[in-house]
Amino acid sequence: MSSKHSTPPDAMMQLDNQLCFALYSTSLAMTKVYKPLLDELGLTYPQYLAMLVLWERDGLMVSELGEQLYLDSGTLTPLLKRLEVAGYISRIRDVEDERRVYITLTSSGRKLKTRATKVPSCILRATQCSLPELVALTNQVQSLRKRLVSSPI
Amino acid sequence: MSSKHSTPPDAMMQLDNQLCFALYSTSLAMTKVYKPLLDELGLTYPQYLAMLVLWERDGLMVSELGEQLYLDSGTLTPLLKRLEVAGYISRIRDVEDERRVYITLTSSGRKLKTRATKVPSCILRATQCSLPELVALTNQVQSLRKRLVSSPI
DNA sequence: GAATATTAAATTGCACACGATTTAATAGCG
DNA sequence: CGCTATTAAATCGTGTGCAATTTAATATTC
Repeated sequence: MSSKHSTPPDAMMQLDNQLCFALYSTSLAMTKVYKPLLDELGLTYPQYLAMLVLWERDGLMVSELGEQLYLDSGTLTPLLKRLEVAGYISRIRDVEDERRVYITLTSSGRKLKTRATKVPSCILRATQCSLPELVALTNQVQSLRKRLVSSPI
Repeated sequence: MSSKHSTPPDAMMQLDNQLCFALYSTSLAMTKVYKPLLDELGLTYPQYLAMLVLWERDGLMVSELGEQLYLDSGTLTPLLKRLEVAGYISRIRDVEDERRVYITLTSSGRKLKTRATKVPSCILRATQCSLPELVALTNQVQSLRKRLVSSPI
């Protein structure tokens, strides 16, 4: 069963399973580090991601937000409704094309950006990453994502 | 506001946010690649992780499983109940100490391991990672997780 | 040895993710 | 024009994650 490969299947199994699990568990660990910081802002991590996108470019459609975050309307619609209830965004249906819903920041949502500026530095400290390590790791993981989303499986 | 730093805060904000988001979105992308493969086995990705641990060492307590997976009983209890309903594991309360629940594979659960052997190679192909890249990336991400879980934030 | 503390799972409530379907609106086409 | 196809969100159902609480059992301590 293993005569065809130089590495035994169990070891093979370990290797990429380890990568996938490392990504999975590290992503969850990251969310936990964010938690106390984002609690102060009244945001969850996915909500924070949405706000980051909107702070960069306001007035996106739900689907445009989804493209940037790799999330679909099934995830975003309830998330955005909660951000609306929190008073950070408005969901406005386009009068030109009533299928579209534009997401715009409220003044409260814009103000939140300044309160959120200290978040990244806290996270950076928690990662204890050097700048080169940070850059390299980010590029590698992004490159992996690119290959995965275009995977023909 | 930015005079104190060599890098402007917005750029700072980008960098580690990018790492965190890369981990988050890549982990989700990975799960999507696993989906069709695991569907054939009747497993979700977290369930598959639990089975991987049990295939390595059977008869763990819920809390021991949780330590290896970085998950708590709030997540594992319902997940394990579903694996039990699927017929892959048994949940047996320890007679010595009735607070403990031991998780053991059924024969069906053990048999599943052979059907699961092809999963890692499919994933490996989807990642299009070279072996050195795979090893390096895994080590870096694991190292980051180690720093995060021991973060004093 | 009875009261207290600790431990292990289970439970509860909330917020994602996402496949699949539905609803509603616009586009396209004969 | 009317019919069909496509598009954009919303909805629905299932399965996580996780903080917080509860339940039950075992340890500990006076």
